[in-house]
Amino acid sequence: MKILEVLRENGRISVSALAERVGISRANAYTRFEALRADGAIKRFTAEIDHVRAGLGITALIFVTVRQQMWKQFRAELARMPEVEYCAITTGQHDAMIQVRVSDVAAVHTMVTDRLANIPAVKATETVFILDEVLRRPYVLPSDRDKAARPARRPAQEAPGEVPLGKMRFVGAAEGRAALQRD
Amino acid sequence: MKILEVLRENGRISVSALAERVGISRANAYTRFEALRADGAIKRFTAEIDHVRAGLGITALIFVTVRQQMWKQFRAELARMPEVEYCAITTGQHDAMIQVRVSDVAAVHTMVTDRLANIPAVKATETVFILDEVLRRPYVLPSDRDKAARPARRPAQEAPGEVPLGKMRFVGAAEGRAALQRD
DNA sequence: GTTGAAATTAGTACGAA
DNA sequence: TTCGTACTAATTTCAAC
Repeated sequence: MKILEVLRENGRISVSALAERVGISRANAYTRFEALRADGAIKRFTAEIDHVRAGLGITALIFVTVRQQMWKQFRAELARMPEVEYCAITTGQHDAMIQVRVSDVAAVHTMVTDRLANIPAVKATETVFILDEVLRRPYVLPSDRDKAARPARRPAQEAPGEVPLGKMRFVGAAEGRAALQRD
Repeated sequence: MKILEVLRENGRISVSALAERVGISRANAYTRFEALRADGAIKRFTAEIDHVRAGLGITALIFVTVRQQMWKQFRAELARMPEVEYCAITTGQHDAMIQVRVSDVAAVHTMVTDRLANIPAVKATETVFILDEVLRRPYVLPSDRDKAARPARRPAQEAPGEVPLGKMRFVGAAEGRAALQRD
């Protein structure tokens, strides 16, 4: 876990330096490093790129409602859209959320109306723009929990343990969602 | 741009190998590599970790409505929550979306009811679970556009250029959103 | 922007604790 | 499993062009 912690912050660190930071021998570090890769615990190493500097200043989220039984086709079309950085199937009102990076607002419009709307699997979409990315951590690890600062409890009117439940809402899966799962 | 393309796929490649793949000399590759880092175009290198193998099998999205003028406080609290991997301010119905990785469903509940609900800045939340992460590309680049396969146009009933606009919906910013922006 | 050669560092193999 | 060491291969640095 310590190795993962170091590597997510500096993916280019040498194995020797890694060994030193984690407190194990060089040879051992090589063994474990290889084991983590072989295991799939580390999927790949990547460079984090500044989108704005790269010319893709606009980020949008598109929530998609997918027609049942057409999930496979939707997936295939997704693979053909290079501007999509992330796509997840979700519970709730919509079936999937996709995140796209493009150069301008017009490109979002084109993307949604020309590309997505032409996919029969897409029943409806809802688009929101990302105004600011407040936080992006490189892959959360279980060990982070221990480092958590205690929540700055502002003892509200509620008794300890009680919580203003009216504040929040959990959204369950819509009907027929099972059909959307990977075949 | 070619350098970025290589590095986002293999963040640990040696500069020599990078030079070869891009078709420039080593010394030149070193110069450009350094320039990209110094410029901030490359923000950092990181290891992509398999959350499930790391013991964080549950991913959820929490859409948060933030009380106006309390954005700064919300930010501060966010920094104290290690299970948050990503947070963005959005247009639309909600003000922010945060993505969390935890070990089980109960942890999501704890997170939302204990941690988030105790932040005065949080007016309301809406939680959805991620059932499957279909696609995660390491940082989209403008050059990807050129590699885009043409959309598999299924000539629907619409005339060319026309689109079933009823399918989609753009969601504008809620009032008072400007107040949420970074101070 | 390139090449080549020296200095440094990375990666491998293997025996011992 | 982990460590230490010796050995080989590769990378980085720095020079001149």
